[in-house]
Amino acid sequence: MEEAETDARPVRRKAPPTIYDVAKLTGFSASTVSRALNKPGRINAKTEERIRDAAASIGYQLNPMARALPTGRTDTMAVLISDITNPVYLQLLRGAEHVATSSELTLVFAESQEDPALELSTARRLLPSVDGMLLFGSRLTDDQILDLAEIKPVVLANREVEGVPAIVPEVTVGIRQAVDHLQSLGHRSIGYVSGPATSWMNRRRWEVVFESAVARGLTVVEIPIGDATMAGGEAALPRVLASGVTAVLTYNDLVALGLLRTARAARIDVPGGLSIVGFDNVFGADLTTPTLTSIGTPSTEVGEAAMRRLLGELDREAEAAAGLLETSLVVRESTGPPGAA
Amino acid sequence: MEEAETDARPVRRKAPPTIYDVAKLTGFSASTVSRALNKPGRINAKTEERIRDAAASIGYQLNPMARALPTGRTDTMAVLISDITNPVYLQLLRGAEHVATSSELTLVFAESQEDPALELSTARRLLPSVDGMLLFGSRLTDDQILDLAEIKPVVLANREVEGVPAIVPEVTVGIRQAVDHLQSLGHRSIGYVSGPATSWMNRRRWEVVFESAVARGLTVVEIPIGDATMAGGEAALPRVLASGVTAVLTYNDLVALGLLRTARAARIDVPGGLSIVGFDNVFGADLTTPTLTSIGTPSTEVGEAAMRRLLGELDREAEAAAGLLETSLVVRESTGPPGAA
DNA sequence: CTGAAAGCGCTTACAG
DNA sequence: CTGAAAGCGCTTACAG
Repeated sequence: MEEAETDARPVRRKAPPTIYDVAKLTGFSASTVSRALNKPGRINAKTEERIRDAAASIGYQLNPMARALPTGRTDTMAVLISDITNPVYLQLLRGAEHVATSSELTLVFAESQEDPALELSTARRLLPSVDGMLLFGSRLTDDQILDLAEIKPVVLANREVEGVPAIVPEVTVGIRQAVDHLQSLGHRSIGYVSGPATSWMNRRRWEVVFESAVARGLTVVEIPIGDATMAGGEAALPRVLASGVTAVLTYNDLVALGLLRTARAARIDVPGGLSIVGFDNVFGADLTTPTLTSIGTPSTEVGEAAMRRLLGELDREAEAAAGLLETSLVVRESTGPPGAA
Repeated sequence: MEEAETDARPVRRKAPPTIYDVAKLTGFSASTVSRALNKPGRINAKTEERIRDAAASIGYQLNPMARALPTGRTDTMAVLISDITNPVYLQLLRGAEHVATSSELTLVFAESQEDPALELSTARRLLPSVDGMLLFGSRLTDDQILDLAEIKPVVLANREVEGVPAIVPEVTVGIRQAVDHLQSLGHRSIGYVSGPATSWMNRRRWEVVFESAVARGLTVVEIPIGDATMAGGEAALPRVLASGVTAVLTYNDLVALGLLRTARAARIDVPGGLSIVGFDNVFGADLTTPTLTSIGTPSTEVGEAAMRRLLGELDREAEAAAGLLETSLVVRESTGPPGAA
């Protein structure tokens, strides 16, 4: 590791200029400076221009925290995600970040590492300094979320709580397509390798898998695993094999990728010996051999929609969300007829 | 997309309690409440306890912005990354986030989408409300960075500027290993598929590749591409082939992965017809066929070290950084003897 | 159109 | 150990 030298001379950081500095410089009052800078057109145009120029000349920069105190408006949003390791949350973050940036909003970000207690304390700590909060894949209880939503506007993604705005991609279509796909390939018995018990989205996906399978007369079992990671997927193989199913859907692509990898290492043919359907269609799904069939989720769009919704709650540019957020099956090579090995 | 109903009753958000509320409740002054809550042990133990209890009972929560005004201390750090799409920056972010969270620090996050102008304006906007700033893969000029560093402490990652603290993984060892590896396989002519011209890290990597190759008597060429993405890597194939090299190192794994994919699609044997060495060893590198040989970079550790360094600059728990941050070659299947197809 | 004044929620010398 | 007071950098009725 190289480290550039730190400054020899201790950096003299002069206090940044305030509106009083530009007031002094221009001869106007602080009130007028404030208006010139923030209420364009409400004061004499000449005055405004002179003040703006002066402000620019001394590098005046508004102090957002000082403004927030009297107004209560921070122009800052918080986003909390439960697991930064999961590419899906990264996509959500990315979507949220894009609309925040384009709205000149500051974005405060934290991860709770799947720990509900940490999530709650972080949310409480952050709430006073933001206008609103996005909870992505929250592991909190419904009541805890409702409590937070009493303090400041909260919008959920990939989670539903009665009474709190939420953006959740519709999972039904994609899952039905996947189940139809498997059935048409000849599978009669399928499994769902499930994710964290605390994950609302996991429950939701399992419910729909269950209903879809039952509605089509297929046998279906849930195969719970530890972590929704590649390692979790790898660890699931014995149970998947023992279950006797010929195809599985998984909670997410990480699990599917892990499963795919160990299956191949164990010389089990995919899809001949086992068909695998992932979920979310993340980066890497089309890199494997065989490539991974996956139910695609518009995660970036969900993140964007969530941030827009939050802005709407705050009566800012309520720019309507981008229509339906649907999942849909992306068929690749990891699914095929059973016993085709 | 489903959206949970918004509250029927318009949520009455009561103003959050202040220290004056707990002062009133306990009969002590606001000054004493402030001390009880923030300077443990400096006032009567009984008093302190009573005040803490009262504060907890009404759900008092410190307003960080109100505190920041008189103290100038925000307990908030900003991290700016140039491209959220690049997994490496995500790793850096993740490392920084982890130490921030464990230090009870708030983390403000923004992406500049490879746009220097946006990076500069975002940095300026954020600086007043944070204690310090991390610039990851900054695309600013040295002078711009120096200007920012005059305002608040700045720490760089994957970029060096004289006079500004920086955390940069040592790239030499990994690159030398890679060049040795290629030479020992029999390659005599290698290429470097380079990344963004604005990227300091790209220049640095090229320099070391160049020196290493020359020192070993190998022929070496730089092959510049547009974007450092998979698509960029795909687009680079014709130029790589035209250059006549038998092996390439790439600026990063995304480029390598793109190149690998099109090469195979074009029925070029990897490594027989072309050996490929990626950089950073990101998620997905061991998922491909063939798996990708890559120079591993400890990105999460770099992010952590950068945040620790920033804390050090601010005289907070200067917990020494975790020793040397080295790169090292991870040999997989995408490299082999030339002409072995 | 412009200014003086009060107040946002804290902290911290300064007294007592 | 505790309190009264001033001040952090803004905004915004209220006057003029």
